[in-house]
Amino acid sequence: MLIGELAQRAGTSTRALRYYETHGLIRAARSANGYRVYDEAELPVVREIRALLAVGFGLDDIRPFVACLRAGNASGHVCPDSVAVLRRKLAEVDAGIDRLHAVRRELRDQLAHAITHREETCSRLRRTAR
Amino acid sequence: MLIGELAQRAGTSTRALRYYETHGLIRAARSANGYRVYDEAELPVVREIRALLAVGFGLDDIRPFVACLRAGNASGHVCPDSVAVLRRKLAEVDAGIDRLHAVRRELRDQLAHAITHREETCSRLRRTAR
DNA sequence: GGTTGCCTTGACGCCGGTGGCAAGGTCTAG
DNA sequence: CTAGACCTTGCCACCGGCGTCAAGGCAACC
Repeated sequence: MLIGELAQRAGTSTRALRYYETHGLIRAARSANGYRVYDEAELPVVREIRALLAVGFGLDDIRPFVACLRAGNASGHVCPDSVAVLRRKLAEVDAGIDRLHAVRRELRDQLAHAITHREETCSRLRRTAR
Repeated sequence: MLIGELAQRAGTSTRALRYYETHGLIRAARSANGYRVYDEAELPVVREIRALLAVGFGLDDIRPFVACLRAGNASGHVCPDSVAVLRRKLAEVDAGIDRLHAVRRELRDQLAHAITHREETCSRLRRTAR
């Protein structure tokens, strides 16, 4: 399988695949003419990468999942390193949610305050501008 | 007031102030030697900018708040344009919270699945490696 | 007049995952 | 023979809010 086919089947671009390779996530043999030749087993690896990227993981976070898949597991999530990353990411997401809730409260309060006090300079300015 | 003093009083850097100026958010007169000279009224403007940046606003979002302050309002939030931005940001934050909740569910499920199935290839590999 | 400490503009770096382009080699069908 | 559809490496651009250095001018004090 050449890079174009893998890209299409995995729903990504050749550019991305070469990028993953330079970062040690996927592997390719080379044919006589220098073309990258992919094993069928790279397809689920690329799919795993895409899925984790979509969830907000960075390439470094994804590495253990790929290693886990290569170790022969049906899922890349079952190895200890992957689980550790999952736990860490879950904590990060929780922290993010908390932060956004705090921001939300702030915005809601400011909005309420703004609406309560809207009849001030702005309106007066607009009235005098007429 | 020169730029260093404004930066210190506002709790930011001279670099940031110059950046805000190039983006049309703050104003400075120039003394004979070319130094930026700030009016006292710029201090609350810079404080407003910092506060909104800290909440996650971009410089473009902040512009109406600055205009509102310059119009003579005690708060930069009370003008219609500011309120519109506040509403939009609130919606964005809500969307962000929803997205993070979805990611959280996903992670939690994957984690649960990983822990349930952990006694597979990984463990066997480690056992055979001994 | 020399040091210190302010100020000026300009420009590169960062972070991360690509997109896009250039300049070229390769393979196949007509 | 040629067109076009693949492939290769390599490098610039992006986004945004700065940090950080470079090279220099200005002010004030000893």
